[in-house]
Amino acid sequence: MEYKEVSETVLRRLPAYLHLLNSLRNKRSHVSASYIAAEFGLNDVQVRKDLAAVSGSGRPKTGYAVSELIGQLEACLGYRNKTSAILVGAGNLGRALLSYAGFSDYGLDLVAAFDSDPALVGTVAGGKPVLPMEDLEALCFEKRIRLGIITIPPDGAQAVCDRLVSCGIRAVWNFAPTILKAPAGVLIENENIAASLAILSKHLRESTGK
Amino acid sequence: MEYKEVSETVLRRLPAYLHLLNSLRNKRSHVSASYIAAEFGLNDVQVRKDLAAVSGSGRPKTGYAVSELIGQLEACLGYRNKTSAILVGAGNLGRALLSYAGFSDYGLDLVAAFDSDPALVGTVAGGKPVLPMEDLEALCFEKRIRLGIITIPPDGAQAVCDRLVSCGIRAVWNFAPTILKAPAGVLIENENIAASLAILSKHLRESTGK
DNA sequence: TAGATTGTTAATCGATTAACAATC
DNA sequence: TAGATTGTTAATCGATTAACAATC
Repeated sequence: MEYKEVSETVLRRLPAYLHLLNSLRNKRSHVSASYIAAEFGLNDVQVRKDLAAVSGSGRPKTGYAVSELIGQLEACLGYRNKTSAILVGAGNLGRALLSYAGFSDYGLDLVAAFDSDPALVGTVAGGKPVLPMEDLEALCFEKRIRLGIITIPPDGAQAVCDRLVSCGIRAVWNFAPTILKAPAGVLIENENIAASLAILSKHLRESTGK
Repeated sequence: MEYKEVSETVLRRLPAYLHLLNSLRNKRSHVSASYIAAEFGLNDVQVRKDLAAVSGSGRPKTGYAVSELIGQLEACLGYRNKTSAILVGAGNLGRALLSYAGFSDYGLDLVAAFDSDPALVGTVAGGKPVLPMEDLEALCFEKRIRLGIITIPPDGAQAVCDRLVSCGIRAVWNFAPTILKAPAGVLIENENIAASLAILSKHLRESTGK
């Protein structure tokens, strides 16, 4: 199936819609854009446009069929095809991600973690092995890994990123608080903790007056 | 000092500038907007406008004084005044955040964690005590906590959020993959893992052809 | 048919970028 | 003075919202 080009802005809203629809699955067979919009405090035309980019299956008067829409959202978000990924850095955050069962719902399959700390190598987290850094290249090539997750402290992050790129990685999910550089064609998605904190802090200062 | 209204879009870029400036601190005394822009692949006028909202201390020909700009960014981002926060959910992710030393650089002071699991209560993570849920209200009121961090599985998240709000919390940093509802005036900042994954997944599908 | 709801076209709004004037 | 760089004003672009037409 072909999709209209879905902008990044729209794409970021879709998972929330999907989440809501899944919670509605057993309660109603159809849902209107206005209902979804009200649920998230969004404009209803916006929701209709977002859904049109993915589905085009809404019917006047009845709205959208919940189960059909779920399928279309899942397909568009790529939750249907498994993506294999590896993770570098098996500290607390890394192990939290390894243990997170929800990833498989998103089509993500974390196959292994790597760490330079000999004390961690050989352990298991969330059922995934923690391997020595030396094995990184071999595993990435063997399993044709395209996604790498970085959960190490900021200092070594760029070196790890470079190494991942040389292993054929096409996208990096970066949890280290640094800006990483990568060649064109390799996507760096930063989980930007500092930016979130800035928003929170501003709200607190404005709402409490201090 | 008064600031021009800083939009959320701008605010999200400022931490990255600050990070770069800190790395430059010992290397150069001044820096130009074009340099910063090139470093992040941004437009240089955009950087100048962002900085103007915070500083207004740039000088033609010389650029911005690095140390002065660092101070102004820190002030604007609220890294100067300590914000006390509590965390609910001392699992892997919660402990990762508790152990993260970098928060103090952002003016964040995690005072304690709470968990309903008796096995975790009484333990210590990152030097912070894990307390029983019963103590939540008392501590929040006593220390006038305004920020709560939620790192529990999605099912219980709304109930915890409601409880935090009733304790006087004004902002919630939500790591649970659910949409939380809160009264007007209480900010919910979602660390949106599913949205990030959607972006990554789309890039991978488009860049590898499958 | 009347009403609810989708989808489209046009208007608005905000953010980005380009052109240029100001200044050290 | 000439050149580098800031800051401002105007143009462009994309996202949101409003108005309305289409349809079940």
